[in-house]
Amino acid sequence: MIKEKGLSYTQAREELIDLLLHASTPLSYDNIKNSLSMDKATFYRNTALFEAAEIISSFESNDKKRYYFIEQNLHPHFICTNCNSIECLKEDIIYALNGYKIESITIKGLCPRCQKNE
Amino acid sequence: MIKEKGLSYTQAREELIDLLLHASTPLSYDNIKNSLSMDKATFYRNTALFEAAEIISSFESNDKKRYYFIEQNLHPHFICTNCNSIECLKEDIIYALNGYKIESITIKGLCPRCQKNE
DNA sequence: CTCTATGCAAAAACTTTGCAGGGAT
DNA sequence: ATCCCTGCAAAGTTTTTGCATAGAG
Repeated sequence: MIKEKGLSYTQAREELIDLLLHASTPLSYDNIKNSLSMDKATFYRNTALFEAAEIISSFESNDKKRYYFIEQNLHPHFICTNCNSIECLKEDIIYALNGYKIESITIKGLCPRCQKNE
Repeated sequence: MIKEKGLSYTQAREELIDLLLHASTPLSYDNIKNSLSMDKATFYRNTALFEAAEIISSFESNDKKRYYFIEQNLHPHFICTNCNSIECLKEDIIYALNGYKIESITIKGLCPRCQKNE
């Protein structure tokens, strides 16, 4: 997959792809720093590279960048402003916005648990 | 408006409300630091306060927080990953997500101009 | 008069960059 | 052998915090 995009294969890149591919939710550097064997500079350089190659996408939440694999079915990510949890929403809300190319959708608000406890 | 939410009135708060109220697009501290008469600490303290009071809402883009007035019609904000422009989208994509309370919607991608020049 | 808001400066949190050495082809 | 990748450390950016003073009620 790495080579398909014209990037050279390295162990760090494989490790990163692997982590993101199997993640159930978008990951920040902070989320995985303990299980990463690479330096943060390498993490950030490679996520930037993968993003440019359209292998992964990202959004920002709580001053952190979160990265996730681009999949066929673009699904929105939900960020709870109360408990700060991140969720992948099932609904595929792919509306064609005239002329726009959509890469990611992020929704902020209260998740069901937090809304209940208001 | 400030007092309605139980906050005390100050000149800095009025200035801030005024700027955000008349902005055509969400603003970051960086965007308006030159026209602000308050310190950045005051800016951030008050935006946090207004956000808690549900007067304004925010999202993050390019490592910066952007703030905007909460309006009746919740409209999505579009962030172009190429030219970094921010746009308010007209379409009111207010889908009731079962159990979730939606506070803001952010869409990243390519704006029409940038997509054309690809 | 009291209690909160503000400015300033310093700190914190996250990400990026420079450079020298290591690894891929 | 060459050129790109990586780690380390230092710098950069944005936001937050501590503290003394100014301002609102």
